[in-house]
Amino acid sequence: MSHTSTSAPTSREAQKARTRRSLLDAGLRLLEHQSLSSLGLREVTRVVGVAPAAFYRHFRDMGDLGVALVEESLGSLHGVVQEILAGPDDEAARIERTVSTIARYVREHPTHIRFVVRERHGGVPAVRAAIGAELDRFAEEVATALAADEVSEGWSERDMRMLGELFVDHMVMTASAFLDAALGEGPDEASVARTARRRLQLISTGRRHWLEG
Amino acid sequence: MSHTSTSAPTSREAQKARTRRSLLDAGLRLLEHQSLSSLGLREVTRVVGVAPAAFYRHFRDMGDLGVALVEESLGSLHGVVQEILAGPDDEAARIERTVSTIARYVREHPTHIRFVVRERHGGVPAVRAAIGAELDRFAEEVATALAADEVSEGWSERDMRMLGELFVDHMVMTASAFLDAALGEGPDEASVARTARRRLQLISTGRRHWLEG
DNA sequence: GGCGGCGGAGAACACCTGTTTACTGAATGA
DNA sequence: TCATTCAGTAAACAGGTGTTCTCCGCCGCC
Repeated sequence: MSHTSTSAPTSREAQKARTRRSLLDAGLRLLEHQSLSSLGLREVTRVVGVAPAAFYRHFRDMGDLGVALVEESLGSLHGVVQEILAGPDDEAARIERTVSTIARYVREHPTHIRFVVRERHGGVPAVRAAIGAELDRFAEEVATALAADEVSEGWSERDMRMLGELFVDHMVMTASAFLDAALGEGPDEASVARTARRRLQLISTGRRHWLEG
Repeated sequence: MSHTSTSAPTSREAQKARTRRSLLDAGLRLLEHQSLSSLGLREVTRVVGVAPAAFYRHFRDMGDLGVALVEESLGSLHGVVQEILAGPDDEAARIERTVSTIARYVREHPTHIRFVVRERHGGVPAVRAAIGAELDRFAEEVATALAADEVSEGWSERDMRMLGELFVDHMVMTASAFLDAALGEGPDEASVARTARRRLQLISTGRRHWLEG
């Protein structure tokens, strides 16, 4: 075995990685229409075209696969958050950037988002914890990023944290609304975007006048 | 059979109602630690101490039972919403009333709230739809109630609707946070209450200065 | 070039699932 | 009083489930 973790993947571990990928993809696909706790191990392996026992070569159980999905769903999102918060802190521009970025991300990764929204309060504790931890990290990132704004002068650390959480929760709700729009449930995408923008405007306005009482 | 629906319950239909109640209670109890889509019909009947086939005398399937749980979970909540919004529209008082009422309601009906939060984005379409429809009704009730405030003058109907949804979403998030606090996960109840109050203050502030741009 | 490691196959395990069937027996209304 | 209605029973049905076992065959190292 090549015991160096950074070496070029041999054909063997490349193959292993490929089936692992297939299991994750199949799981994600099946999770589009059901929740993790009702997803069966055999169900996944059947789609991949692999023996049930092979599953254990990659994951301890379905919860383990779920946690892996959380990491790949939210890991790539840190960059997105930075992308939103960076650049000019002009209020209108940032709001526009926020909403359009979320819309694009949901369009590009609908299954991942659906999974996160569904399992955030779902029935698998390990997955719930993983999502919660990741969202907490986001909240803190947002809080420190927004603390750099002029309007954040005089804010307590605790209030900044509150603002970060509010922002993240709003992102998740907006993403969920975009998903529903894509499925034809609820208002259409343009309407969701409009509402999301106004919400952010309301929060921004509150932020500007926060210290006045 | 007494064909008048409002007559006093005969012993037969009283017994039927009692069994139905037991099924709902057992389901709710089991749903504390799992999601609806993974809850089995036999699982429920076993807890109640009744034959599996008896289930069909009361519900078509588990989704049907879920919808019934939604109605009893959120039906009684309309009064609560009115209780919050009625009374003096003094900002601080209303915020305090909002948070403490949510805290009390979660303390009194933790299982119902947990169920709603979990299944709001869960894997059973019928239940999702039922919850969504009920929350929409809340949003509209809140919107019309808040429209009576002085600060709502000059607001468009659409923005009032946006505010109502924001309020309802905040209620659900706060309730969920209180639940986690009760289970020892995340911050404690006092901290959750504090954060919730500040969030409402931020929104209130934004509301007051809305028309200024 | 042979050999150990290991991803995957295949079968068997014991158990659980939703649904249908024919039935029982108590409450009911005439 | 007597026939009827119907909530609940018991059993059987044809699946499906997670997990474990032994085995195979290929890749990668010495």
